[in-house]
Amino acid sequence: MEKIIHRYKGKGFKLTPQRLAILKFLEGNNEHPTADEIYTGLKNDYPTLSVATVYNTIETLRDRGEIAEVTIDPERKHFDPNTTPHHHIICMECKRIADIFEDYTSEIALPQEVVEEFSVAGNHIDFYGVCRECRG
Amino acid sequence: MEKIIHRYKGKGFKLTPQRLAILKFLEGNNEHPTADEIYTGLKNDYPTLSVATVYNTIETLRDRGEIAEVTIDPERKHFDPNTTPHHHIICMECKRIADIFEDYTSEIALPQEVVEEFSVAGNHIDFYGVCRECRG
DNA sequence: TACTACCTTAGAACAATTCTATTATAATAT
DNA sequence: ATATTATAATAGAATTGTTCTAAGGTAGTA
Repeated sequence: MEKIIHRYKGKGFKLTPQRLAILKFLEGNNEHPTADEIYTGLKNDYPTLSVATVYNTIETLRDRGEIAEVTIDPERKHFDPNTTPHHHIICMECKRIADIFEDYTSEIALPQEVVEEFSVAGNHIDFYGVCRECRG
Repeated sequence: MEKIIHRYKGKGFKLTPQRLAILKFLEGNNEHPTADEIYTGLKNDYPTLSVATVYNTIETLRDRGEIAEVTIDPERKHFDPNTTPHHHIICMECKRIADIFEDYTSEIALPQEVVEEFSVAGNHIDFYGVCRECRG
């Protein structure tokens, strides 16, 4: 909490109670919540919190590079407070997303014609599988 | 055209003019069109074609494994008639998507705890970059 | 040629997200 | 402390991408 306040103070970022709540919700959260999950997870404690505020805050944080958008689930966007480059695996049954902290950059050499056509900024691997719980 | 007809005849798949048009539109198309782009690309020739039919046909083809859903663009789904496993790179400016036919599976060994938790079915790499045209 | 299961259609419905206009408030300067 | 101001929060409308619904149409087959 103190850490969060310290991190956002005096950087053209107003620390409102709503933002603080969202930041606290995301801090160390490795569940990759959606906007709606953030909203639902907070609305009991902050009954007047609006979805718009969640989206606004998410957008601000994303634009500042404080959180990452996870696109592995085609149905909705998930968010990840861990901005260290890493990969994801999604359970095709329950849609749970887990992190994979492994850097494969040196292993995945791109063909020359791609390197010539694109200046490559990064990569992200989506793995697809079924988690133990869903296999029974 | 003959090839397409031959491929879908007698497999519980009715070859309607609309479906034939969509199949023809997709055949060999490596532009990764969205549902709307398929619709827009055909509606001059098929003025009564409805968006629903495009979505229905896409869904049927996807379920039959004839086309693949490409999720690299968080804003909309793209479709790829090439179902050979391959990867994609998206230009972060113009959102154009290009194919990368390279198999990195043997290079990307997953950490043991992931392999224990998930039975892994596949992977897909998203590369991010800027294409030559967008760099000027 | 007639049947029937499947398909097409327009439009409504829906879900995720963004926008708008208004009110509120955190940060800052006084 | 207080006033100021730029920024944020809110509800709800709007937008976008996609799916559903109910009615009529048609490809495949018998």
